[in-house]
Amino acid sequence: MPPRLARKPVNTYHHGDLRDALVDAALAEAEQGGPESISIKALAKQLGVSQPAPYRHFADREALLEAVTAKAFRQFNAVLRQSIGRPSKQSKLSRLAQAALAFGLRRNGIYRLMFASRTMACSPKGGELHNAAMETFGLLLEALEAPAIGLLRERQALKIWAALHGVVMLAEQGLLTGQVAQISREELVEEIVEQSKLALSVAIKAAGATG
Amino acid sequence: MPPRLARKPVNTYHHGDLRDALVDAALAEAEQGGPESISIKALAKQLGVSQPAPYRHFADREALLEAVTAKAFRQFNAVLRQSIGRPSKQSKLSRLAQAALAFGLRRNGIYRLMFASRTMACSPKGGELHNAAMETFGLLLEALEAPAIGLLRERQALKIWAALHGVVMLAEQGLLTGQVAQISREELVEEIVEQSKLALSVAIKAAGATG
DNA sequence: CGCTAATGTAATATGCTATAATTTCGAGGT
DNA sequence: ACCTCGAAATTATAGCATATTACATTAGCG
Repeated sequence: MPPRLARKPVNTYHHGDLRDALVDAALAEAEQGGPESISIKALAKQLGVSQPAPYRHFADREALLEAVTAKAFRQFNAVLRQSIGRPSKQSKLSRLAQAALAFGLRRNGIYRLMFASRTMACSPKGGELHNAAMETFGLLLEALEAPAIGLLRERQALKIWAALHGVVMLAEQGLLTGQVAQISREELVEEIVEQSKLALSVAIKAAGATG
Repeated sequence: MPPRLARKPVNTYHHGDLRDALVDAALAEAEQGGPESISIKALAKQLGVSQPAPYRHFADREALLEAVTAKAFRQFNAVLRQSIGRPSKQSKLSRLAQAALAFGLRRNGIYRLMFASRTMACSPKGGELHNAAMETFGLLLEALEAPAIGLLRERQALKIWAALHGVVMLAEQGLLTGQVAQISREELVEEIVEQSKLALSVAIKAAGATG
């Protein structure tokens, strides 16, 4: 990341470290009202600087959102990493899945910033943001403990990711209620995890039999 | 829907049927640039009326989005219904899943309006919009041909929906590429369908054995 | 002590949502 | 045929957000 200074110029001029302060404030704002509630003007006011001041640090609103999203991903990854770190009776995959679900629901504003805004889709493929997201996928792969062939493993991880993501999004939209069934989101995620393990073991056996 | 007139007042005053025209134009706009690109002002200009004219028909922007989203869901449902209607060698579920994927990718702006905007989440639970979305779920249930118990069937349908939705969303965000695996979205969806069928048959057997 | 670059401010242009007061058109009764 | 009434649209305006440009202030350094 070349454009960023290494040491932060603490206590310079009026604010000191406006850039980080903006990112943090925006993150807090997004947690409450989602990505669309992030307003440069409001942030500037909140931090006690003039409206154009943020533009010294971010080219435009989208650039700020990108930085905020990257930080959100780092937090998300930290939570996931922690979930599979400590020992437990449950499988790593189950813990990671439940942790992701909890994050997606409890910090839904941030989750939407990460996965349901245009920011990620518009960010370049090798950039900081995309890499952070790929790290998320890496953690998911790591949690998939089965001794699977790399390719099978990745395919299965992608499917799990999609299902998890879908549960969070549909739940938030109020679309996860069947006509009859009253099933909690946590149970649903658990079933997804179990079915994935089953499918993976079947696939491994099949791969072993044919090749 | 009480507030709507039954017969449309064709050729009244300047426009004739501004309400429907707004919905259609907004739908076309969303198809190109997504939900956030829908602007009351721009639509009014495009249709040759003044900026406040749309407010005669919609209380605010959100109300317009809700109507547009409802129409989008009707189109979506029509596509899905068609996919499982005509006879084919492939299973209904597979056809519906592929149709949903294709819709989500090709008409992604509309798809995001339906599933990734705040409109649905904020719409009331018994409203036109929510009902249209529930119809989508109903079609999915219908496509799940296995002779499953109602509750099992619904649970499985929810999981499939989540996974499908996740594939579309992650794909659009450019997050569906493993480090090694090069797997097409269509294949991924097919695997999801197959794994779901497998899981459902296993669950049915288990349910039959225990009760 | 004054130069320079970094940082912030003031002023301004543009675009959007939304409301208020006003005008235009058409329908239907008399 | 005329008049009134209500729906639909118009002009005018307020308020807020993004973003740009030109100007001011401060710290750090030679």
